[in-house]
Amino acid sequence: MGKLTIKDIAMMANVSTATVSNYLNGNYDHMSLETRKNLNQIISDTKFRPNFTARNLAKNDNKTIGVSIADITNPFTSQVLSGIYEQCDNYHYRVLFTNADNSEQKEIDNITRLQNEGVAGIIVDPVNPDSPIYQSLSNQNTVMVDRQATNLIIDTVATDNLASVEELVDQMQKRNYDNLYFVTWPFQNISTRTQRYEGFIKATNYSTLNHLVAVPHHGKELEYQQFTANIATIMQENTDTKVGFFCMNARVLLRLLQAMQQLGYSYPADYGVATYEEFDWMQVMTPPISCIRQDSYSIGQTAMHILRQKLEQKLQRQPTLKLIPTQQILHDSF
Amino acid sequence: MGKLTIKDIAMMANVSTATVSNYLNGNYDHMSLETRKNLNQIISDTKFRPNFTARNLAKNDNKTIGVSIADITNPFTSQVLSGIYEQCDNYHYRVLFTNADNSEQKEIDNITRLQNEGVAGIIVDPVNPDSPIYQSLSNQNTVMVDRQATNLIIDTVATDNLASVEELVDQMQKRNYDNLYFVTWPFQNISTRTQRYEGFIKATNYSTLNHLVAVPHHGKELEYQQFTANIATIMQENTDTKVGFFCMNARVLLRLLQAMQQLGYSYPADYGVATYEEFDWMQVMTPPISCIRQDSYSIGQTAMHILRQKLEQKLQRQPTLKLIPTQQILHDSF
DNA sequence: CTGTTAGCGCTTTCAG
DNA sequence: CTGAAAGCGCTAACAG
Repeated sequence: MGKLTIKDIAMMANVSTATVSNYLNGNYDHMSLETRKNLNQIISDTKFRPNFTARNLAKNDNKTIGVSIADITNPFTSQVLSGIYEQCDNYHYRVLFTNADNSEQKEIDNITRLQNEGVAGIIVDPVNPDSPIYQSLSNQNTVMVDRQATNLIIDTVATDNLASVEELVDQMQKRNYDNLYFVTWPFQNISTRTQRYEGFIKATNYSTLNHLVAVPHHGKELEYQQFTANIATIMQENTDTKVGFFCMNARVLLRLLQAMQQLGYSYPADYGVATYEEFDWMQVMTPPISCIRQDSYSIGQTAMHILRQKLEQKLQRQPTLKLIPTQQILHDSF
Repeated sequence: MGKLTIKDIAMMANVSTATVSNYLNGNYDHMSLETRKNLNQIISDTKFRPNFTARNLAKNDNKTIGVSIADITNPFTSQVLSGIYEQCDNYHYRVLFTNADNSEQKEIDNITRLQNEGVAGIIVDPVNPDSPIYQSLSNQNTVMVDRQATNLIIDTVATDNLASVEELVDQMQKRNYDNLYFVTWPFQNISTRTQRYEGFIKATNYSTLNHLVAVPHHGKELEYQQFTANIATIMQENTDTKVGFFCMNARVLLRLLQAMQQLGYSYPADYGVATYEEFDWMQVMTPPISCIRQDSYSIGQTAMHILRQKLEQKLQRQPTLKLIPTQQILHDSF
C-alpha cells in the first residue's frame, strides 16, 4: 500500500496540492480541462484514495452517528437497525455500531465510547432506559428507541404498546370470554411490559392481579414446571367457563403453547389465545394465531429522521414521545 | 458545545499543549503530580473531550473495521454481527456498519464507501459472493462470511453445510425411508443452497433430479399453489411407501408444513421431516422438529479473529475456507 | 519535569 | 486558471 498523498499526486501532475484537492472535491471550474483529464488519469492509475481522517479534520465535517443496541440478536431490534441504517444512508451519515448484549455495564461503556469518539449524534435502544448514563446525553443529539424512560429526558420513539393491546383484547372481549389472562415475563419495571399490561387492564377493567400469569424468563426447569402447574390450575378452575390468554410476546406465547400441549389442551377449543409480536411460524399453526404486528422498521426510520432534524436545524425542543402504530392480524385462535 | 481545544486547556493550566497531550495519553511520568491534578480538575470541570479525528490523524491510528451485511433482518445474520462485534470490542476496533438489504448494487456501493472511508479491514456477508467488486478487495484486509465465492479469493468462514446435511440425512436413512426429498428455494448458484443439496446427494446417492422439490422464494400466490400441487403428487405417489423431506431452511420448512396441513397430511405419521436451521418455534411443534443448529455467533467471532491476525501480523496467506461445525438436534419428526 | 515545534493529509482563502 | 500558505486539533521528537 504505497502511502500516496495528495502531494505525490500533485507532483506527478505538475500542479499544486490545491488543484488536486479541488479536483477531488469536484470543483472543476478552477482548472483547465486538460489538467482535469490528466488528474483523472493519474488518480485512477495510482488508485489513489484521499485520507478520510485528514479530510474530516480539515473540513470539520462529522457525519457519523453512533448506535447503541441492547441486543442485536433480537429480531425486533435488527428491524429497527435496518430502518436506522436506511435513513442514515439517505442522509449520508455513516453508522458506528455497538451492541450491549443486554448488559447494563456494556451499554454504559458503549455510550461513553461513542461520546469520546465524537459522533454527531446517538441513537440508543437501551437495556435500561433509566440508567444514569442518559443524563450525560443531551436531547439535542440523541434519540431513544423502543423502551422509554420513566421520566422522559430524551426524545424517544416506540411502539404504541398500550393502545394496540387494548384494541386486540377488546376483540377478545367481543367473543364473550368469562376470564382473560395476561401472560408475561416478570415486569421488572420495563416499560414495554407494563404498558402492554395497562392496555390489557384498560380493556378488561380487572381490578386485581388475579389475571396476571408470570412466565420465568431465564429460568430453571423447575420454574417452568411451576408455570405449567399454574396453567393447569387455571384451566381446572375454568372447566365450564370460556377462558382466553393474551401473551406479552412471542417467547411467552411459545411457553404457554408448550405448557398447554403438555397438559393436553388445544386452542381454540379449550382456550383462546392471542399475542403481541408476529413471526412467520404463527401462520402455520392450526389455526394461525392472532397477533399484533409492530412496525419496527418504521421505528428505526423515524428515530433517525428526528435525530437528523435536531442535528441540522439545531432547534431546542422538549423531549417528546413518538408512538408508532401497530397492525392487528386476526385469525381464529380465539 | 464550547469548542474547546487542547490549547485552551493548556492556557488554563499554564502549561504547554504537549503536557496536556501527555496527560490525555496517560504519560504521567513527564509531569509533576501537581500539574497532573490540576489538569485533571480542569478537564473534568470543562468536560473537555479531545477531538477524535485530529487524534487519529496525528497518530495515523486506524482501528476501525467496516462491516457489509447482506440483510441484517435475517436472524442468522444478526447473530453473526453479534459475534463480530464482540471480538471487535475485545480487540479495540470500532465497527462501521452497512446493510445491503439484499441488493447487489447497494452492496457494491457500501463496500466502495467503506474503502473510501479508509477502514483498516472489511468483513462482508455478501449478497453475491461472486460480484466483481470483491476483486477490488485485498485478501490482506478482508474476510467473507456465510456465502462463499465459487473461486475463493478471500478468506471466508462459513457453516459446514455439506457435512451437516449429510449427517442428518444419514440419520433419516437409518429409519428406512423409501423416498427422501430435498425441498429448497431455487439454487441460483448460491453456495449455501447447492452445498446443502450436495450433502443430501452424498447421503442418499440419488442420481437424478427427481428428488428435488423447488419452493418459490418471493413468488405469487399461484406459484405456491403449484408447489402445493407438487407435494400432493408426491404424497399420492408414495401412499404405500415411507416418505421423508429435508428442508433447506426454516422458511422452506414453513411452506412445506403449510402445504401439508392444507392437504391434510401430518408428520410423523404421513411423512418424515427435518430441516436446516433452528428456531424457537420448532420446539413447540408436535412433535418438535429435528434440525441442524448453526453456530452463527462463532462464525462472526472467527471472522474477526482471522481479520485481526491478518491486520496485525501482516503475513500473506492463501485464501482459506474455514468451516464451522454444526450441531444435530434430534426429535421425533422423522 | 516542561515547552517548542514540526508534522499527520487535506481544505481553503487569497494572491498572482 | 493555478499556487502558496495558513490552518484543522493533536502527537511526538527534541531541547532545555
